[in-house]
Amino acid sequence: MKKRISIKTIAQEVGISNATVSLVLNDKDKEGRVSREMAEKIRKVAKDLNYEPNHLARGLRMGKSQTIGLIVADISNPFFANLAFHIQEYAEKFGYSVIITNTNESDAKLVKILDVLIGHQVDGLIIVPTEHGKPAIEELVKKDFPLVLLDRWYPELQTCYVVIDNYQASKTAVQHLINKKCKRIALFGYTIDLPHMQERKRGYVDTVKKAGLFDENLIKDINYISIDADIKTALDDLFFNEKNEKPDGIFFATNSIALHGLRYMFERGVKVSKDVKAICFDKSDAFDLMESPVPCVLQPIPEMGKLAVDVLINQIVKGTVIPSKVELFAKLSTEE
Amino acid sequence: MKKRISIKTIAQEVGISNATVSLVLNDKDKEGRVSREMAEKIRKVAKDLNYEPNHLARGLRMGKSQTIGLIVADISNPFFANLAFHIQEYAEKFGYSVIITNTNESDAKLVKILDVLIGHQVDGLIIVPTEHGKPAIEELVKKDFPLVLLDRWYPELQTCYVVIDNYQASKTAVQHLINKKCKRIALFGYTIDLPHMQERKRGYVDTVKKAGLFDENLIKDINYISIDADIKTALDDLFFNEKNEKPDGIFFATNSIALHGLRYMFERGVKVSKDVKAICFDKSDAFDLMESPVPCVLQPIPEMGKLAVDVLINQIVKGTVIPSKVELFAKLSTEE
DNA sequence: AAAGAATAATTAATCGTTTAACCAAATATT
DNA sequence: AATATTTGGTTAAACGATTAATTATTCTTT
Repeated sequence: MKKRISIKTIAQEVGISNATVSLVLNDKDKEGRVSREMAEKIRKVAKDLNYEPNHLARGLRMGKSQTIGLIVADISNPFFANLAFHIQEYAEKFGYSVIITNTNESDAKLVKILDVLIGHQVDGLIIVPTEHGKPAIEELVKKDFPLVLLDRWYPELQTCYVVIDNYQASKTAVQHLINKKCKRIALFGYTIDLPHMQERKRGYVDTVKKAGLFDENLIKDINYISIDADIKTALDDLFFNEKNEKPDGIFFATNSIALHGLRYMFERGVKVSKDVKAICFDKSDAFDLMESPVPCVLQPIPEMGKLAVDVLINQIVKGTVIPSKVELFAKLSTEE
Repeated sequence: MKKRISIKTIAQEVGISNATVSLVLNDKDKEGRVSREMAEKIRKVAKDLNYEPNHLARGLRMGKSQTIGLIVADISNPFFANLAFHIQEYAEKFGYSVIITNTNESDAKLVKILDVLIGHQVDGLIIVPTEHGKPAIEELVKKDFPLVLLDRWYPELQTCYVVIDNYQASKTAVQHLINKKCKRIALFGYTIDLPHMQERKRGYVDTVKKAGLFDENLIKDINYISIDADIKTALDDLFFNEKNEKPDGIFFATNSIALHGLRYMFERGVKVSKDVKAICFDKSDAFDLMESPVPCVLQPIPEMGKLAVDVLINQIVKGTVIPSKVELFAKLSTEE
């Protein structure tokens, strides 16, 4: 493989010093540092040789890499994939590249990824944290490392967050079912011990209680490790256990739970919308194609991504971190 | 922000030279280069200080970054998101990080991304090429830059490819509809002028011709720029134009076309499976939840990703490129 | 006892870029 | 004419890690 073109190559070609080439290529040739003709000559040669600056060398020298690390729970999940898409598009506008990584909800993997990304000298991190990732992230926070947590947060950790108002969103969703005359509304949520999920549950509980419809048996916890089995068990209990009165509404607290749940209900012949109304978090392509579309809570994904980038870059350039929690609002797909 | 820990920090802490620290941390302390106690001491301090090697410095010195660049058409498309997922997981096993980027099918963006990634000193590239990206990629190929094209290919460019047998897959899909007694099978494909799409079309044409079912009016070309409008026009023409005999089968050559198409058909009350049978490329969550599931061509996504990584890393470590086209086989979701 | 080998460390150059500090010549100012 | 300023560059150090070459000990071997 041919050697890459460096500043030195250009300097030799033109018969001049490295420094001058660097000045020109960084547009620091104004203020009478380099003559017009020389600057033009250098630019021409650089273009002819198809010169691309060595990011590693520049990053090393400058102490920053113009790269940000993005850590999501699973890139193959459309919610995170969309988030990643918008983050990348937007970060690029500011000259930042994005390295996207997955934790698969594993705390151990988060720690490892953190090391790898720090090693890559990323200038900052956008993190969708894992359930017990707090210690690792807290260490970075202590060092004032630029980062912003996205989608989820740790209650007692003072840092930057971009999240949505899960409580409100959840209330709106459940209220929607109540408005549709549902009397027995089930909740399907993850067991994950992070406040975004707790907030969704709290929104559910408060809303059904207020309507006098609370029934503990209607709350089903799903472990994402055994998602398929847990959902089947829960649905079987709700719909095919003679002892129980069937629900007439289900609130799925995440998209993945909804998809698995709907699939199983379909398999078992439970008709969504007819037998039981459903609503869930986050849109899926699937919902448009069902016999009757499932309404959902729409998170403002592009805005979340952009805001995360804004908050992060602000930290990076200012060199200082002012902890803040930015909360956006979700809305129902049926609204407006 | 606190300064990052470097080898020098450790060296000073232990009261020793940089070189020794480096040797130990790279496990080159065997063969009597460093004493046992010293090595242990260094390792301990490194761990205590939570040292992470500076990737930039190492990459600069070593002339390689242990990073590979992945260029896909759209990370928010589940097909590519899954591919990205598997590529990342697998590359990690070999100690490579992956930078994921999007072209959004734009040739200009491909050129730009290529520059950015080369600047990042990626050791190699996995590329889902754009329609007219050949010149840019050809230049890299001429320089023997390690790369592998994925999913799509350029007929006259000799380099490394990992693709599926689109012709065969397409034939299988269309044959499935024929087996289901379809007599008027429509094709919905993209106008993109790349052989993977041409092969899918050829598979369709050959198969319907062989069955004596060919009718040019059933071939619909969709431009991804105006995908929504084009699909509506095409479907309107097929189903609501009095002059035409309606189709009883549709082969969607991509997932995105299928989703848009199915949605519009749903909207217009065309019953899939009852009025018209459908089959398409790549699985979507949506298909499981429809009144009657849509069968699809399943590409071996994990294998494609792994193979691409294998082929690429092989080039990188061998330092030489042997052009090759690896073809995998897709199968129907209804098979086996 | 002298030479050779093994052990255990250090020195210094290098990767490509940036940039503060410096220098020389031409031009302007007093 | 002497001095100051502008113009147009160059030098050399630095970023952090790697590694070939070197040095200084200690231990074997004859």
